[in-house]
Amino acid sequence: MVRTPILNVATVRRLKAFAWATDRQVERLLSHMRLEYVEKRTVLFNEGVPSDSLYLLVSGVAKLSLRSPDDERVLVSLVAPGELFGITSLMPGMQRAFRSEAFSDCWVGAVRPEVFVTTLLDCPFAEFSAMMEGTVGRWFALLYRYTHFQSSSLRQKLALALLELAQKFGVRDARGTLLILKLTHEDLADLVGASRQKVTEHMKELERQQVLLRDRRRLIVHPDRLRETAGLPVEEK
Amino acid sequence: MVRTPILNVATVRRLKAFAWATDRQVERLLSHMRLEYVEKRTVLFNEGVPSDSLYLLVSGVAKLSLRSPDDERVLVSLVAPGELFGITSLMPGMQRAFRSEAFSDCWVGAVRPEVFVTTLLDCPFAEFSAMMEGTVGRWFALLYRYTHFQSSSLRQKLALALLELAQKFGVRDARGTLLILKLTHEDLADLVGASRQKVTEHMKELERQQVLLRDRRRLIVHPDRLRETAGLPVEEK
DNA sequence: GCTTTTTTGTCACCTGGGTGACACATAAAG
DNA sequence: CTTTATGTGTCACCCAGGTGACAAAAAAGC
Repeated sequence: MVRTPILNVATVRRLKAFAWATDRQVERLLSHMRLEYVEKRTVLFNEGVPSDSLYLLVSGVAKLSLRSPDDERVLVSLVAPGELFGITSLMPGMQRAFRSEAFSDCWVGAVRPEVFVTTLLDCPFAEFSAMMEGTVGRWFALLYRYTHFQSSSLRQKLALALLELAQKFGVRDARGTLLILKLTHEDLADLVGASRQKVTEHMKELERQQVLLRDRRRLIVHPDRLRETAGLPVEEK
Repeated sequence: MVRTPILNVATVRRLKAFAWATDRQVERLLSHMRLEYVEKRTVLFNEGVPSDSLYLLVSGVAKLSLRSPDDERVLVSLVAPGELFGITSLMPGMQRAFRSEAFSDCWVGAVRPEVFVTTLLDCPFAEFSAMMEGTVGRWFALLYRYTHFQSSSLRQKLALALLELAQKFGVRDARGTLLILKLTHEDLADLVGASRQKVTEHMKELERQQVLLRDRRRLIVHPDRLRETAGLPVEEK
């Protein structure tokens, strides 16, 4: 009883994601869209694979999830009909951040991101996607951290937060990566949503384990070891 | 000893956010940028105010934070020199999601988002921003939920998650907002990062408090009461 | 309808991390 | 070089929420 759904211009224009587009644009977009029926529980894409398609959920419910260090699944979001997903494909050279699978039987439309952008915005994809990276890339990085926080212990959250700080504020140093910031334990506590006291305890412990060291009030971290204590696959993202 | 920093084309082009832009574009952008010196601890903008400027952090460190229900500050992110922030201004009619303040003394450049987009991408701002909303708007919504999770009790997280679901999957009903989804307590648990058992307990409790009710396996929620138990200011976003 | 599987409801028990309190160290300010 | 303020280190104690276990209730299969 599986029939191809009627996906015409009028239908698509009703979706708020496309309300502002012209009929011509929508028409062109549809002609480049590959419709696919996805049965419940089927995985559409996995974390880590190259992100080269943008998806439109036509009907059904899709699910975005994430595997945590201790191998539990974090349900990041449920996708409603009419929504676009697989958005990392709009940024250059990205990998999928989440696994996407059908939460119920779904009809899904796939387009190449270049087609999507050039059709709806007529500006070069490379420029658009560089712009996305420079602007909403921050949101994505935050989302990455927060979704990974979800199932982590305080120690892991700290490691994750310090890693992010190292990427932003770190400079190479003989002893590791030096953070050019004066951060108090209270700042760190606010960042990971913990109490100052526990942060102090864990920071001491991390020092003892040589994951980081302090030179007066400056932190010097060892990214690889941080990555390890955060429970991330070594050398990714 | 506060001097206007030299902000020339060559400098800006070194920032990765603009590496791909042409000299002409950068030049034009700079001519529309308002430079401002912001002293440590000064608030640049607050949550809830209209989002009408895009900022470039020229030097120093800025801080994005959030006030939680129980009036604690969640430190969402630290902004490094060269980064753009205040990105909600790229989506139509948005309010600021976070408070931004100077973590150290800063030089900040402000541009109108329309100028930013039309200079770097030459496509109409309205279309660009509608597109952002339809694509990365999802990321933003997720970020909103996760940042608010940070300092919430399980009960509040549940309320927040159910609110989001109501917005996506809800249809008005005589008794409230009906979620057109069959969700198990386990799904909810994965969504808020809790154990199934505790979710069961809290859901029962929420039923008792008339915040929601169940019709077989369908949920009917009362958004206003959810908002209240989530600790959100009633009627916002 | 009856059987099997999946959810729900509720225990008793354990633990990571919050809280308050206070001494000590370090930095700013005078 | 003092004084004052701001961070750090470490307690003892408490609580929200995790875990395992199991019975009752709903759904799904047949």
